[in-house]
Amino acid sequence: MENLINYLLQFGQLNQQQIDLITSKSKVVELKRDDYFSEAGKIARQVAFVDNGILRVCYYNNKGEEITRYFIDENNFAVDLNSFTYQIPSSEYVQAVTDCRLLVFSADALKDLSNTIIAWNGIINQITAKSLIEKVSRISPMLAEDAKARYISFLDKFPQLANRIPLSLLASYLGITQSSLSRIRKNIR
Amino acid sequence: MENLINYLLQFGQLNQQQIDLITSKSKVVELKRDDYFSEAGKIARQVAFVDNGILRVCYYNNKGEEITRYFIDENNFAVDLNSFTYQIPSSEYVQAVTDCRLLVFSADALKDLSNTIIAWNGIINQITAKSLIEKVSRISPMLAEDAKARYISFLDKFPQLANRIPLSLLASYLGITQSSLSRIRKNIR
DNA sequence: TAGTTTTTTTGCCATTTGGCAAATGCTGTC
DNA sequence: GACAGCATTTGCCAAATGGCAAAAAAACTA
Repeated sequence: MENLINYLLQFGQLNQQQIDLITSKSKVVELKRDDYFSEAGKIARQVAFVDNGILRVCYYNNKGEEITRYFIDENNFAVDLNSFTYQIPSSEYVQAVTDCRLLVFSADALKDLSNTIIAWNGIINQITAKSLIEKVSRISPMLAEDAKARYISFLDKFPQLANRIPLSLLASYLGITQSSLSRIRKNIR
Repeated sequence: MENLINYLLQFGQLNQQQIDLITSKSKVVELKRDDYFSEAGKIARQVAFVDNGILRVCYYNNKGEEITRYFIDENNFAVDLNSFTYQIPSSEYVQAVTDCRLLVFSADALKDLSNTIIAWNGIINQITAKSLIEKVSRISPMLAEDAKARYISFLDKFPQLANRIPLSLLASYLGITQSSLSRIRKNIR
């Protein structure tokens, strides 16, 4: 809970009463590795803050291959914004890469917070923009890099993640096969 | 101007008086091909709505190669959000790919609109989120595709853009060399 | 139109990555 | 420790892409 509050406080002021309200509206959810937080085809009705563990967002392309779009680690929110905002079926899965501890907010809870806490919408909009900007600026340079450079950049930005994520998932995130990633690893050592 | 108003009306209601105010706060800027709207190293102080033409956002990677991050065509806003929001130097260039007609808002103008038009912030936040989500969902699948598939997807989504954009820029957007793109084109014909 | 410049296509060969299957390594269970 | 099940590495070869330079095509200018 502390993690979440500290995270929120980066984006705006909250008094103790507001913090308590936020706390009371959240629900702790524990996921085992490979469990799904949300699934493609269903409408996203919850938002999760990752207190502990790693999630990934993935989907199946038209060849039936499973593609990892990105990872979400500690102190980040997970939600399919398109699905949640417009209440349309999601096109992606959110799945636990490791055992996870999530703080989950329902749409109703968020609405309550929005109606009660003056600064709430501002905070949420900032977080939304920031996390989307991060996604863009993380993915975008990858296109211009070859596989080795992408892997090195990943190691560089998320040194602590590489060993917590199975090679097959990391490969699908980097857009290469797991054999290739294995060779790249060997090559780097 | 009509384009802009219609675009804004998608995201919220505006009365005639508000529309006039918005109009009065915007400034028409004409760019010639290759002109810059904003430059890396400088702080973004303006937001542009592309009324006509195509912009691109680009930067130089550590090998000195010029990389096109994305294109912005008619009826979309262009701004380096990070730079504009936090008033920090931009890391990218915004450049005209074709001659362009832009509607430009200064930070002050936007502040005035925000203070005067109740719905303004809500509209802007929606536009921000939507355009970022679009960027992510456009770029993200590209990583999992090979060059040919990326080009075909591009043609598919922006059939009218491909012939207006020089091959070298399109190649740098797709993350391949221009020779490769040229070969892929031949291969498809 | 001829000449000039820019853009796009090609050829040739090196390097990277993929596809597939087998081998190896690792982890947990009995 | 032996086994089963999963994850990772490796070998082999094919396909995709890059690098570089020259040729061809297209766009622009005088």
